[in-house]
Amino acid sequence: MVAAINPKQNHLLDALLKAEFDRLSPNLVHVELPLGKVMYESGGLLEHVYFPTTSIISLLYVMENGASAEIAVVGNEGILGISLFMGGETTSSRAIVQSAGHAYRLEAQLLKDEFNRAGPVQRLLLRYTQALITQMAQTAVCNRHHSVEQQLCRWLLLSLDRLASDELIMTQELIANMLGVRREGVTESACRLQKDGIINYSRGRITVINRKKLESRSCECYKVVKAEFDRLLPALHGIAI
Amino acid sequence: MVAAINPKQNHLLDALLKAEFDRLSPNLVHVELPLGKVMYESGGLLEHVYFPTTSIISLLYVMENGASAEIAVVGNEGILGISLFMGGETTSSRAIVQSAGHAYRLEAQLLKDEFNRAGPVQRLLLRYTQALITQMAQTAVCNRHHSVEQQLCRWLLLSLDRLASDELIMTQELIANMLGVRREGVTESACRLQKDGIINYSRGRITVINRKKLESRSCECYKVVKAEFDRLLPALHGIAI
DNA sequence: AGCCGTCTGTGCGGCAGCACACAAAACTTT
DNA sequence: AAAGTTTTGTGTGCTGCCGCACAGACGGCT
Repeated sequence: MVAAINPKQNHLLDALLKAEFDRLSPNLVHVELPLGKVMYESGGLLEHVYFPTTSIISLLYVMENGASAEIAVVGNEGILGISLFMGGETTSSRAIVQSAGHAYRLEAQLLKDEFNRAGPVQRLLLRYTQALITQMAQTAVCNRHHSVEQQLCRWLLLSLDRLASDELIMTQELIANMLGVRREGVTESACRLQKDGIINYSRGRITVINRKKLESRSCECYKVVKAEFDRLLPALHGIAI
Repeated sequence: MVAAINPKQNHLLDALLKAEFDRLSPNLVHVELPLGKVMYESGGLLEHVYFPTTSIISLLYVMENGASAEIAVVGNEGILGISLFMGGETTSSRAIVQSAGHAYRLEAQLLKDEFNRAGPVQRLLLRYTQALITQMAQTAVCNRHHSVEQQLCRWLLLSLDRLASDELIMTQELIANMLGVRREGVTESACRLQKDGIINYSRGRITVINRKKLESRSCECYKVVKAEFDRLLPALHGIAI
């Protein structure tokens, strides 16, 4: 059993070879992320990257009029701050903590150096980025074609997968913000799901009761994204790529 | 004046340093891409990558029920087949020729080798990928929040930028497929734009008359994407990164 | 010229999601 | 216990887009 707080709870860190992990781990700083904290602001410079362990971070695009939409989520399977090594230096999305929890922070330059070794770490990060791209693309399609209820289901599933839990602390208002829809739309959908015995919720706490049914009410987008993550990043404990 | 057919019409190839370009250019095969040709099928293996010069290729996600939506376009500013070097081997999108024209083909392995040198070519390709990610993310937001007319304007602008032209050969039916909306919706929007003297069209040929106005009818998504491409990939003739 | 297939225009009914308004419930603070 | 705050539930009317159906317009072909 791993300790309650352990960098290896993050799948990317866990996948590193011993040599790489040992090189990085002295520089990993444990941090606690409160709900709603803004990790990156759109256009800002990246000073650190983060490896979430028990937290989830949402990537949002915010528009001129303030409306926004989530384009991806990052949890214990990934890393926050990919634009650092992709060459952008800045990020064009806002990143906010969607579920409070722990993460490990690393200085930007250290990750860049590691990336530029062009070894297993680079390959791993690029594979992760590829999976993230799939998530964004599928989000685009989902936004176009699927109902609020389907999207709510997808969103719950993706979030819970990244928490390894069946409970989420999140008001319907905030979910609506993430999905870029009205709060009332979320309320109605959630209400139906509760009536059908799929979820339970009350004042900012959502529990999934019947995951199978939740998956069947979701659009295909959930399983497409999940399959791509599983394909690109299967459980690789110290195996790297 | 460059010759009518020249690899350097592709901005990425044009940005390469002489050494890199000379290494690749003997292997660049000129190809002509007819409208509608399927370059990659979702899930297929990538045997070649393509550098468009006068063609445009759409990246589409296709759903189980056949509905689809474009998530990005690739033209003379980019390369088709990024998942090759990102580590996926396969692509999860369908790529089809949206505007007939020329391109240069390169064998997958050769590009991978070049990428793995971890030099300027790698940095250039990653920067391009970062720009493409922005395009996808912005498409997701656009799909959520903007009207068909705004999206049509955005789409026209992005396409024309990649052709360096003011004319597009494309029926409204096909545009509707790209945007993932009804053909009638495109017709109505196009009709309004024509009435307002912004575009002219007839039977699969669209000409932009007043680009300024077109930009003002578009949502902000166009200029966000354009700005990010300009930032990440300014005109770099033989400068690389 | 006349025919035919493709492309564009338009009308109609329906519905999902929007904006706004307000009520009810649950938890917090005093 | 009472008052206040946050969260959730519900109603009303409106708009944009959908699906479907069909008519007109244009261009290529014999």
